[in-house]
Amino acid sequence: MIKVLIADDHNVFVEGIESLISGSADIEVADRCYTVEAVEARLSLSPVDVVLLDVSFPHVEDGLRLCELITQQYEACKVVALTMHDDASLIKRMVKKGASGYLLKNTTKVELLQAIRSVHQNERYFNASITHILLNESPRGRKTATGADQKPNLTPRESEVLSLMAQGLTTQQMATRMFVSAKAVEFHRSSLLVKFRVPNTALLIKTAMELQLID
Amino acid sequence: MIKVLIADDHNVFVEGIESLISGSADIEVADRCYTVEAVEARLSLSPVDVVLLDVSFPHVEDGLRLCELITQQYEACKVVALTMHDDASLIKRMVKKGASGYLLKNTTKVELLQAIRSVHQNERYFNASITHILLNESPRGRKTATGADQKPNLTPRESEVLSLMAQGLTTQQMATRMFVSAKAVEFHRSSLLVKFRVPNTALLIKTAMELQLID
DNA sequence: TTTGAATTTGGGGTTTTCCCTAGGATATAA
DNA sequence: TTATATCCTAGGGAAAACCCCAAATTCAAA
Repeated sequence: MIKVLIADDHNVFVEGIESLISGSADIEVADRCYTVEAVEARLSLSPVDVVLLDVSFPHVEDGLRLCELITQQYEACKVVALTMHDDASLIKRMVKKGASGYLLKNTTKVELLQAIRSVHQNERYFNASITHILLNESPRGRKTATGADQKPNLTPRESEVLSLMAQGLTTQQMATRMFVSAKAVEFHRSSLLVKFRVPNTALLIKTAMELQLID
Repeated sequence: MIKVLIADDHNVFVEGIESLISGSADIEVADRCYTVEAVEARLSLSPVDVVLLDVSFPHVEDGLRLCELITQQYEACKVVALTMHDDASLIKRMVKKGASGYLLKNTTKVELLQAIRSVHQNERYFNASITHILLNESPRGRKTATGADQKPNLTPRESEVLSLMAQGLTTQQMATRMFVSAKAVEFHRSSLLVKFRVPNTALLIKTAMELQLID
């Protein structure tokens, strides 16, 4: 019997998933959790095989953090991300955080059960539409809607500046933290703009996020 | 017996709603429709009392149009909007289009049934969190791990500026495209910084992307 | 050794961003 | 009508970002 934990703060969803699973002979709903804290508490009590995790739990960042926590602390426990968002970068981020499967919430019963069984056997599962989304964005050389290119090779300093920029620091603040002059920082940011082929900070941050270079 | 039509393109939701309703003695699910066309076809056959309408069907504009169509052509048929979005302006737009009730998808069974019964009796129904939103009060002022806050309600101009910023346009370029002065554009960007509680463009873009407000 | 990439610092300039203030339009409520 | 609020529109000024230039240092590779 595959024990499944449903982690979703949307009651209707929890009911729906439970309904879809209820007919199955080899899968059972071990528990339902409506908060991140509840999930952590539940997992510390006894193991489950698969967690069906809503990415927005309640916010995207929470879902990502929880996914990372589960896959790191409970290796045997697989995570299937379940969400409304068909955003390619979000899917990639979830997978990066350890999710074994990713389903949209308009998934079918067959697909849901198949996904649970697959990840339980250490396989990965993405439904057709997800695959389509990933294929539409990632092929080599192909341009996305915003023209996001391949990841440029960044120097250590450039990565550092990019990371600090993503935290909202100004040039002066970065210079102080890095123990260099503001001019040095400016040079690195300028290099980033060139390497990413963007005209300003706004597009730099957006592009870097799409390329998973910023969390 | 109150006949309910579920209009949602997300299978899990439909299942969940049906499951929540199934225990009720005075409410039954007359049909489920996964597309706008299916809803129109179904309503033209025989009347239902209440339509549980997902606003994103599949897009917000579709939901709004369908809501207007239903309430105009089938006066006896009430519409309860059901959505993930707790966006105040969206709620107002739905109500303007004739929706009698508005529920978030994290609603409870009790609330869902109560909403159906209320609108069937020509009353309106909004749950507590919706009321809070309409009163412009933040229902919960908590912060996520990354400090990402709730989606602020943006004015049309603010949304426009945010979108153009995400495309890498400068203030001057935005001003030209929007037929206003650069100073007007600057004000809207400034408003965005305040609403998102960020100090500069870099964090604004990052936060907006995390909140799925930028593609 | 030479070459090259990365890092650092500086000067000087333009453009953009950001913060303050405030008038005018519009819609709703008292 | 008079408030009251929200949005849009700007101006001035200060700060930051952005772009050109040039030059010294380090460190690894050719």
